[in-house]
Amino acid sequence: MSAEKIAATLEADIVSGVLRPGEDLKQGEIAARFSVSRIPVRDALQLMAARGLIDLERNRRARVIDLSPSEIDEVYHLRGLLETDCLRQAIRQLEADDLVKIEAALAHSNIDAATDRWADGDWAFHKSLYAPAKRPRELSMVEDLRRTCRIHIAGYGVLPTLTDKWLKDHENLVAAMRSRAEDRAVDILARHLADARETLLAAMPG
Amino acid sequence: MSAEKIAATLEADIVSGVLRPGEDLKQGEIAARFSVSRIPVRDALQLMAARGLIDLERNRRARVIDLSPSEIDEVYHLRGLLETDCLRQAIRQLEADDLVKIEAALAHSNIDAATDRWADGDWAFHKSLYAPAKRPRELSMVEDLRRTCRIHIAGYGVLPTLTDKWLKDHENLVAAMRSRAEDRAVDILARHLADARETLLAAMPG
DNA sequence: AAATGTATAAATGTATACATTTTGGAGGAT
DNA sequence: ATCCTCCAAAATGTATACATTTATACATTT
Repeated sequence: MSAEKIAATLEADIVSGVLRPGEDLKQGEIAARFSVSRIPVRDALQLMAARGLIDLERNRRARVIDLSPSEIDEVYHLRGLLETDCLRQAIRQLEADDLVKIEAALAHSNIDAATDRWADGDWAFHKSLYAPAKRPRELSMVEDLRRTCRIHIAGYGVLPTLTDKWLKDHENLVAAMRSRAEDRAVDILARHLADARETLLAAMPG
Repeated sequence: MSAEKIAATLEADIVSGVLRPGEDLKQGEIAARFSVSRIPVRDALQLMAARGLIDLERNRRARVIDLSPSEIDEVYHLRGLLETDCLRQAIRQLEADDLVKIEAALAHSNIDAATDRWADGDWAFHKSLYAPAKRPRELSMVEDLRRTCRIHIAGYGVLPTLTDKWLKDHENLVAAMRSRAEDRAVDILARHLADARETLLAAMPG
């Protein structure tokens, strides 16, 4: 088992909430779990730190990230900035087959919505919205920020109570894109993000 | 010599242009240079990859990042988005002693401008502009993006020909901040970045 | 000459053993 | 009780040795 696979497995545990924010990760325990020495485990932890999943400090145990409400706030601000920019650029460069892919992602995410994979479907949908912008680096930064939120959502057991509203938001987003209504689309997305931010912050302690 | 120090030394080599974009980094050679085994070198390389200094692929040699013009373009776009946002937020929350620090950074950067540390002074100045926004994560993202540009600027031997204009831009930025002229400040910064983008792209090959 | 295949050298990945640092708790002082 | 100090146990950091993969040079073919 290589570092990448160890990192991928641990990432799945973190984004699913099995490992919660602030929880310790001991090299020895992980090494035993995957039946390897601590060397590939160390590599895996560094990979995870690079993706923003854990905090690493020399000589200290690795810990699942655990952001304060004000840090979460900054993350949502950054998401607003980057995601609305991606959306604008996407609309400006939108082509026919992009809409086909978006419709497909929407349908798929509606199916996932009721399952425990709703977050995957949600991201796949939003990614399909932003893809026409052709901004790989920006998209990857958005993915990192979303993952950060998702870790806390899963860790604090946030229930997606507003599912129906969010699904309707998605429909409206697609409609706005189809008619190239840039400002309207951005407005829907901004509210969508504000809702998500509120829901998460309400579930957080401090 | 620990992983952090090795990484810091190699980072200095990269941002100064001693190690240029696309250049190989072999674990064995680095280990010999710092008289350590390859284990801490591997850690150092992972740290550098996390900061975006090098590309790492399993079983392959590490390489200094080497972006295409279109990737550089995206980086400058992101810088524009994030840096102008930091600037706006900074102006809205600006307090008296912030301006004192900004003036100090400006004076210091004017001294550095003629030396080989001009990039350090430039970043210290811009950081002092953005600091009042109190957005640590956003600031750190800006720092990463700037470092990416700097690596290519150093590697392609870009000469700061427009030094005088840039120093004047800095003066004008401070003036705009002092009078809380948000839009004017953002406009100056946007042009400042556009100039830097042009200068770098002109020096790049493909 | 260009392209393909192959062998050997060289580089990276991992396990084990040991050094160094942190951690968590026992015991005593305030 | 609460806060120290100190020590043993446990965790992390590093060196060495070996396994695995990649890369370079060279021969072969088209």
